[in-house]
Amino acid sequence: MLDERKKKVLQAIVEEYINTAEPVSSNSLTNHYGLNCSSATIRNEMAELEKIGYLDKTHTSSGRIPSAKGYRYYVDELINDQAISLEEIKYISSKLETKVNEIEDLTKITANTISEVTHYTTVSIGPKTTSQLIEEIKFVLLGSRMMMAVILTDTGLVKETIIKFDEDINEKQVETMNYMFNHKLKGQPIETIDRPLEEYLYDEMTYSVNVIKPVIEQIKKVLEEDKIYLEGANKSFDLPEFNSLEVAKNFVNILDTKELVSDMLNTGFAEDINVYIGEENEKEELKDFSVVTFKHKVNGKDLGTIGIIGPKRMDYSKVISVMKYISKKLDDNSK
Amino acid sequence: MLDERKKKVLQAIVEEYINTAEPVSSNSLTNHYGLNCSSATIRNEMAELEKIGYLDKTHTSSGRIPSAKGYRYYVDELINDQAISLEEIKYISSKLETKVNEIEDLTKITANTISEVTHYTTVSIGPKTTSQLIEEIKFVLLGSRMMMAVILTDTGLVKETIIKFDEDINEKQVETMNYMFNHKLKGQPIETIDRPLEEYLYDEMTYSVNVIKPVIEQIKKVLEEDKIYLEGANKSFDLPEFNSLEVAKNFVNILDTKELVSDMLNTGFAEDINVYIGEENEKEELKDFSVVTFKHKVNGKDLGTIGIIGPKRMDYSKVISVMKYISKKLDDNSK
DNA sequence: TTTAGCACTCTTTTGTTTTGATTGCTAAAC
DNA sequence: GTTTAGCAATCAAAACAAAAGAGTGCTAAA
Repeated sequence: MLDERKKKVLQAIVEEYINTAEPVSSNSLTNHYGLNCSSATIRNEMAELEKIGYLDKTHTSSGRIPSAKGYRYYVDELINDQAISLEEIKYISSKLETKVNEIEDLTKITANTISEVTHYTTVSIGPKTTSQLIEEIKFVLLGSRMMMAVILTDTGLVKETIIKFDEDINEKQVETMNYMFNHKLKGQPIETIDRPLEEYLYDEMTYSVNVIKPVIEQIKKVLEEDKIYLEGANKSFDLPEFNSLEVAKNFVNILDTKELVSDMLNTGFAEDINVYIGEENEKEELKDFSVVTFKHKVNGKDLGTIGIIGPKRMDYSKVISVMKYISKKLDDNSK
Repeated sequence: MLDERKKKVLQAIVEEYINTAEPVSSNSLTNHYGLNCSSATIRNEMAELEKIGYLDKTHTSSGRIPSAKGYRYYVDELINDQAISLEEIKYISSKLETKVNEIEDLTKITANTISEVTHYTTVSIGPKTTSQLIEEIKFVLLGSRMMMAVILTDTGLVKETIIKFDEDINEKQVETMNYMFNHKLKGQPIETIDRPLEEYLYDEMTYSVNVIKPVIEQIKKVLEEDKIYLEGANKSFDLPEFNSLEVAKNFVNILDTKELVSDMLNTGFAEDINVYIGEENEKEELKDFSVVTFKHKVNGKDLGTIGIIGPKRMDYSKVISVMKYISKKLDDNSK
């Protein structure tokens, strides 16, 4: 447990470093952050904070920077989750009032808003279909060998996909499929679309596997796939840590690797907001970055997941404040 | 008009520079590229090529690099459009045989293939709807205040969009719309969806503007918008020119600016393959890069546009060879 | 427990020298 | 007339050296 002054020193160093990106010296802290003691005293505190692992030095005679552990303590104990200005509140409110036709658009807009306000890069995916219930499936014949399937879920998510056949199909067949699929799936969770359904349909329906098989396959595929949206990739390049070519390159590599981003957004949701600092990230590639993920929900319904990716020296207070405010705002809007 | 030896020298310098990214010295060229003369002679040729603007020097005592004009001459006169290996041919062939459900997926696969083979970043958009004919429009009711519109064009392009209403609508209304829209639009070019249609529908249909208006607006919107796909952004970062932070930053900025990319893909199609070298690009932001765009068609039908963006020191021979081969291959596949 | 004072450390900056690659020019060779 | 050998001149890049400056850690006094 840290005493009050140590907390103040740690907080001061973290916030100062977040602002300036320069190692923080004992001198620069005197008479700031409520620290009314000499630089020598602060130096002693710093030495102790370093000994217990909250601070690092870049070299013997440099100022201090927070360690991953230091950032973690800051996020858990010292954060200010009201770090958001009136202008920002206004901006966010106006952006979130945009009318959208699809839930995914709301995710996009939210991700864009977060990126604009925080000046970090965001990645996002739409709502997960797993655990949602099928409200309706509609098949629409397009030409003679092509059909569109539209799936509507209980939370208002709409997914559609095109299915091509190797043989002609007719309106009658489409109608039968419409009836059969809905009969079997309406009100059921999406996982129901699986082997048993396939067998049932093969039994019940007179026509060939050539028709049913691609339908089920394609529907499963479209329900599983995560579309990734990227916002403000360029914003990160204004940060001093991106002056290192290696960092910049790693960053572009991460954003270019869909599986990585997808995993990043799909792991660990003990909380609605999760913070992974440097090495806390499971993936090796992310160890020089921090990731904050945010599952945005309305009335408990998943609306998609947004991740902020930036340097470890991320403005956690700002990021978390913005997320919390957006969360609240979305809930209000839905009422 | 350049004499034979000058052509050889220019070609040698361009290709050498493309390979090594280092200024080319007179010495390194002797006994290569069929140049059987001394370095002094090559130096004299170089001096003349520089005088007439085909070469540049980075400083007084450095080797030569091609100027934009030099690259242009190379692209117009010296290029080898068979610069493609057997492995690459095999790879491309196998990739292009992937079965796709949507035309846009073909564009994506082609762009990805080009990026893989050339090691450059590609951007792409699907086919333009303008000038296509409407084959069919289908409206599907989803719930009570939501509808999906699916538009099918003569080239097999499928576009769909969700429309939300402020009032309930019923199956009957949807059917009427289905009839009216198809009656008026089937076989017509997409531009037909405009004021006159709107007025016609207002006159003919009994229900309110609240229903027709969002339908037309949303359809127009979805038909106009370009979805941009990006492939291999990270590949560029392995090139030495991206060691300059300014270049790297500009590059990410370009890719992040959708209008810029969109404009890039939508300008000037005198030829199917267009090459813009450095300052030849209309946009200021692109002046340090070269862009090669490729409108891929089958039987004269637009299938989308793919652009390669890379350094001015781009391997034009490779890029153009790949594009030409893909063009041919797609045509063959369609038969 | 706090702080003033100071030696020590290490980075950053600045300047200087050296090295080496490459050219342009001149004059001789072909 | 064209080509080439030879060589001084040029300039970037690397290596080295010195100085400046920022910050710490420790000691001893307050």
